[in-house]
Amino acid sequence: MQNVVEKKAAGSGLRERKKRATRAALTEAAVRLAAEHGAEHVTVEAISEAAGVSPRTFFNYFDARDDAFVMVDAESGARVRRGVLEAPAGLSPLEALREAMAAELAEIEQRHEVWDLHARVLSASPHLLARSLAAHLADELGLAEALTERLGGGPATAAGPVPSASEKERRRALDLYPRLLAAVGGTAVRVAVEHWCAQQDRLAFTDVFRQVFEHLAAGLPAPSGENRRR
Amino acid sequence: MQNVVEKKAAGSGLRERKKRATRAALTEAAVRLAAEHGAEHVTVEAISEAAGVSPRTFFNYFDARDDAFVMVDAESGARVRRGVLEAPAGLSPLEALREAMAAELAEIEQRHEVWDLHARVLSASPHLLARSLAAHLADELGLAEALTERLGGGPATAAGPVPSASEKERRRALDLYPRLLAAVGGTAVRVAVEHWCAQQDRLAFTDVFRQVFEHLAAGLPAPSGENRRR
DNA sequence: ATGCATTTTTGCCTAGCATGCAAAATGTGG
DNA sequence: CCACATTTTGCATGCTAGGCAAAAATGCAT
Repeated sequence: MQNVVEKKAAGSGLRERKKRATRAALTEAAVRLAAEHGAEHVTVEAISEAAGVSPRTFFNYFDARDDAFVMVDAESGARVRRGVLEAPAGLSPLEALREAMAAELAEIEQRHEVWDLHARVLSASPHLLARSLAAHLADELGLAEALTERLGGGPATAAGPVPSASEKERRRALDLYPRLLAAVGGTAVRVAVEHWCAQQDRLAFTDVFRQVFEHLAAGLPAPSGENRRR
Repeated sequence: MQNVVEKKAAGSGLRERKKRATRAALTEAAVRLAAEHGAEHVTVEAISEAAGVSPRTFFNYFDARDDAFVMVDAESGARVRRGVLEAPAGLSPLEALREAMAAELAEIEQRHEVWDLHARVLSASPHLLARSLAAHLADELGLAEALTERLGGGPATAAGPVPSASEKERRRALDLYPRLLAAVGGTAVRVAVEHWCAQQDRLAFTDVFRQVFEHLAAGLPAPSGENRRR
């Protein structure tokens, strides 16, 4: 226990704050150590020690060691989902998705350093990148449901009652289109981020992001001249 | 290093054959046991015993226990890549990709049982599904390169010599478009397979596949009436 | 403040994963 | 049959993961 100093701040219970602090300390220690020595050579013991807790405690916060490197923001998915539902009714599904994701990623360029560190750690070991993908995969289904709701509620009835029977059917077997849209959207963001990171700060993320979604909206035609940038 | 002749002509040697047999026995035992008891409860020891080798030998064939469940076809990526390059010159990049992938997946409905078993094992534990995704992710880059080559060679010169300088640049930083196309294509296939598996044999895979790529080519517009199927 | 209930941390223990190393077993070629 | 190369195997080691119960920390009511 290193941080016994700061205790008096208001807000919620001390327990909650301590828990969040411990979790943050663990992730930060994990990422920092991984950036220095390579993720593969960072043991749970080292992370725990750097965070000032016992190795056993680590597993009270993460199901697996790798999660400490990957788990960045658990509520990101929920925010994007809300963004899709709250997007202006005039937008097409793809546009709504674009806007929701753009809003979520707006802070990327601000918290640029953290993301860069994370990106370097992840890309250094494909193993972790896969795990990161898996995390996003979990959100994908929820996103597809949100898109389904946006389509079902439709532009006609803003807050109309949804048929109760078809609701359950929707959960059981989502439509192909929203599933595809959610999956492709997530993939597009991934490619945009990777491409942006690869070109070390030589172009703004916003531009890459916009370009990717233009490609999608155009039906992925062969780029001729104008759209042709690396 | 006494190379009398080419000794790696085929599986002629007894050694090679035995190795392939052992690997096949391991994967089969792994999948079979996983389908029965759940992948999480299948130990390396159990797999090895079922395959008739020592536990230590298992790790001579796989880097990790989970690989035994996932490693299905290592040359699939290479085939798709070739398919993209050999596709008729008249096709658009997206169409070329669609054809290459369709050719690769043609055998899916034939080897239907094997795929179903694998699919059930994978979907039962998201952990493995992620690993499977990672495997496909590795192919994605190669696929992007193939698409780049198809674009670069272009419809003008069928087999023209590639500039040596730009070749290396291409490897270093691929264009955004082929990267996006490769990633989105892979994702589309994944969604198609998942959707097909979810609707237990109620529709032909070919139809789902075609529909998904129609969505992509149309720029993912909101489906109205005609395209609206689950 | 004190005592009690709840939650969190911690140490201990077990099972399993993964790898290096060297000896034994097995296939290969002369 | 004899060297040679490759593969398998046992052994030893370190790390991951989680169950369990004791101990510490915290919240709450009195």
